[in-house]
Amino acid sequence: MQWDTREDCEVRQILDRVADKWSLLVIALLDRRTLRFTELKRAIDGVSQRMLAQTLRHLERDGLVSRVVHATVPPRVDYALTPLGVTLHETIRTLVTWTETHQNEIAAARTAYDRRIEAERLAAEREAAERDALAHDVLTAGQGR
Amino acid sequence: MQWDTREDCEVRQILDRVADKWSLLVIALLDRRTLRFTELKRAIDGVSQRMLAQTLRHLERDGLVSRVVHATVPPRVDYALTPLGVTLHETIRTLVTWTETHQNEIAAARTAYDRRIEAERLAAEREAAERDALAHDVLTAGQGR
DNA sequence: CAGTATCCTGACGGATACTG
DNA sequence: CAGTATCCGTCAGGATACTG
Repeated sequence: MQWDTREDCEVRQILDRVADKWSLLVIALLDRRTLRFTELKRAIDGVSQRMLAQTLRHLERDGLVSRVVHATVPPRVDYALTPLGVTLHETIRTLVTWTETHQNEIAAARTAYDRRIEAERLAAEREAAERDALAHDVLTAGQGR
Repeated sequence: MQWDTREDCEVRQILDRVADKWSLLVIALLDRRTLRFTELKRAIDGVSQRMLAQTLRHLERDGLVSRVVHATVPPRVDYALTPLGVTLHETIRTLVTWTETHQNEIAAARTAYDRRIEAERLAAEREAAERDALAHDVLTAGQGR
């Protein structure tokens, strides 16, 4: 795969949008259905009102999500995937499926890595202690004279 | 698609890693080949030494990228996708392909959106100006008495 | 070459308050 | 309900210097 890697190129900018934490979740949740602002907010644990609004604005701007305002009281705004958004949803879904499929492997890799690093840290510590002990011996011997 | 949306669940954490700006680019670049640190740094426009190192450390920890140190002078470190990383690369590639395929549609959507917003802004401005003019008329009439 | 360590700034994003 | 506006803290991440 060879593509334009310049920071200001189209692909990079779109990738940054897609790679966005909340965008990914919003698109994944709007799977063939319409959700209201509050429903999305409740569904996505940890998102603030501000960030959700901003994310939805961006997705709307990119033509991935449609925003329909109903002139009722109380107001009601429905969000849904556009046809373009649906095509992106397909590839997002494979990504989510991938994480579900491989989460155990990743968890195992993390544990193994952390253990290895910890072992290396201990080894380095032990080595340093030995060097110190040696230096101390030399010092003591010097004082003995 | 219905999954655990809690912020601290495995899938969310892995998704956050995958959704990371630099991770995505590194995985995409390590397509069936081995790259050295500096090669990656040169290939990814805009990444700092620090962020690249951090990203590679994370990917290594997750078992997606292998890191091989050659005991030569000058030192040489090769990064490559692990078998697990290759499987992720497949789905990342579809994502990149998607952005390439649809970048024109998105660019068009953005332009259209910006034009619409600008038009709405101008309309609101005009309306405000009219209200002001009306208020001024009332004021003038009042002073006339 | 391939990093780590340190410092420092800006923007991301949370909390709160207010509006249509 | 569905936002926008404002304030403000933190922490991601850039710049720089140093090391094996």
